Amino acid sequence: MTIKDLGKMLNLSTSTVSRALSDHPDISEATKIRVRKLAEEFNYAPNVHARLFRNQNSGLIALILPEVNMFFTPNLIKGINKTIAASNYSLITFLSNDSYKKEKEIIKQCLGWAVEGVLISLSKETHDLSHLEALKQAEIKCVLLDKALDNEQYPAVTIDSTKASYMAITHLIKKGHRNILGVFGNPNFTISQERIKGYKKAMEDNNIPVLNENIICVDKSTDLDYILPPILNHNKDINAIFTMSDELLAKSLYHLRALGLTVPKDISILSISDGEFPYLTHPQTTHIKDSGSKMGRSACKFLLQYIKEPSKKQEKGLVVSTKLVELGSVK
Amino acid sequence: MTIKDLGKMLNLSTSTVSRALSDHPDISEATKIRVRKLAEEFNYAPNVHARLFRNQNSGLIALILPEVNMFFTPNLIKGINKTIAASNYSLITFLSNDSYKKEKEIIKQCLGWAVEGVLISLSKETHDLSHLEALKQAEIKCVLLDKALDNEQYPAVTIDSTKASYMAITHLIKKGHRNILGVFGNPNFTISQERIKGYKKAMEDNNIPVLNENIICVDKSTDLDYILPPILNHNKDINAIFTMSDELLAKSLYHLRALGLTVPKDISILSISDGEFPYLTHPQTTHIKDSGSKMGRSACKFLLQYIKEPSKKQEKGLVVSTKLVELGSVK
DNA sequence: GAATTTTCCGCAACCGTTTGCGGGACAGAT
DNA sequence: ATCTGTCCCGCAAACGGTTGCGGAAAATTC
Repeated sequence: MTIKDLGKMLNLSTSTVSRALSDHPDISEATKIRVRKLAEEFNYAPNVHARLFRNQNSGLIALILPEVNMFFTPNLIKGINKTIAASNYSLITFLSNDSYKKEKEIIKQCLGWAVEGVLISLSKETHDLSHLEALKQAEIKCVLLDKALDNEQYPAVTIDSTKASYMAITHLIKKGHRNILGVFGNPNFTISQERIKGYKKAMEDNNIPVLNENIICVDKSTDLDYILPPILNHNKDINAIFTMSDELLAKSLYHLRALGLTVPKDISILSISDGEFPYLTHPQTTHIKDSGSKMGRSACKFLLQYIKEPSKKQEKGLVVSTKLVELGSVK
Repeated sequence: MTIKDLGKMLNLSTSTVSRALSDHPDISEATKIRVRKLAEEFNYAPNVHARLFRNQNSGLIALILPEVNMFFTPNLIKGINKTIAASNYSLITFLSNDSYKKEKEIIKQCLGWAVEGVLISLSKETHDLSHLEALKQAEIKCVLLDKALDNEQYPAVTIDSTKASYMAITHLIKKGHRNILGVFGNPNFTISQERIKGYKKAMEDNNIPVLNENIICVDKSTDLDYILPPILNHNKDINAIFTMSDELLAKSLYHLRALGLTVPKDISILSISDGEFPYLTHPQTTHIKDSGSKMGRSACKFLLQYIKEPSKKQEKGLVVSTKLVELGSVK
């Protein structure tokens, strides 16, 4: 059932039918009623792709994720979906599998789909943003999620990592801890660097010397399996651990228990977290809440706004706030 | 960048370019190479809407989820995306937020998008499948995920829940446990009922009386906060716990620790699980692996196959196998 | 060298919808 | 009776990619 079919039955041209259905003032009320009635009767639904093809817009927002783990991603997806659902866009999702090559291909697909906006969390392999150039040329708005990769070109929605870890360490220091082990991700990522910076600054501001051996960086959380136990066995002075993510927290807690250390009696622990996992641990883990769902919502709202009116002031992106949630893992 | 643009640059007609890109035998190798090179250089991506419009299909698969939690869903999404990426479909994702009304609206949206297939995990509120009728009428293939809601109309991809819990309980019994507390979800869901059935059957097959007080059902995992502690305090005979999901496992472990019970010394625990969380616990939790990613892959492959050739034998769906993974939580 | 086949490419129509433009019919003003 | 304006509606082009068909040039056959 197409517009043409309707027109034939009513002895009307396709243009008239089209205009009648979209309530165009050029069409008489009588005609509109006739058309609507027949359309209803035959359950006419416009061909989406014909319309999108003609109008050159898709009503689609693309979400590109490097992976989907059990920590940050679920809430991020939730937040984004919530905002999308309240708009009249739909969400089309891609996984880059942490591959730069795949990411590039996905960008191409986005162009093909004529998406109107892109939310992208960069893959681990991605160190420059040249592959996003194609989006820019097509005037497709693109917002970076979480990982920003110092750049001036694309707005990013992030958390203030430096501040978050500064808050974390400061809290531990206030509670009397001075020998704090910092557990971070791949030191090549901006996100790790910033969190290390916050760690160091908090220590320095409190006149505590920063020991490099108390800062450990791992690429995969499983690396902790052979890194963490020896450190904890060897360095008995450590009385608090700071982990920069839920994943590292989970692994660290595992090893603490394996070593027979009780939280918070023997050792305190504090993490930057999405705010779900800490409630599943015993004792529940004090953390700096870095909400994925909040970031998802913010980023998505930001993008939609950015699409509607691309203003200069928005080109820098925004920073999602974090806060300390005191539970039971710090003595 | 369109086919026309490419043609102009190479002094070729659009038809030749089109055929060259799709490796048509009519086109000489030399021309194909020229075209492909230029297409690569200018980052040409075919306009999906134009192609789909012409071909009268959408290239879209819809994924409808009731929620996205940190356990099952991430891997499910991963598995589905993997299969989708290997096909030439794209994935459009919706969240029903466990609302029947929202689910119904989403179905309508799917019709609007002219999706070619739907993967749906039903919301908690959904007790009949009448809202899927519209899909059937439009000949859009629909596959149920995980929750099946006894029905003959739509194929479902599930795990054999009864068998999984039968395996679990049998393992515990073999290890010498007889007082096994079963922790289940909402008893109105088929999935819970089947798992309870497996529990009971295993007990009966081993001539152990089934005590109703040893079977607890909770709607939300937080309900365990007030249900589990009194039971464990009151009923000291319980020496093993079976939980039917990761979420229930996590909550149960929390309370075990809060009560000062050590796994597996004081009590054993075994769960049906996605296979990630058990490795984050200490000791690592013995579980029946019910892989979300495997189910995602299977379901998606099934759907794509079903779309390609809708045969009779496929109308019943399929059952994903599970297996016992022995770790350290059972004495 | 003529006839036939093969190779390679272009022409043009088509998919369904939207929209600028033009025009016929009709009413009211001059 | 002519002119101006309004109200409705149809014509036709355009969006980008695909494909049946036809045909020129080159290669092959007899």
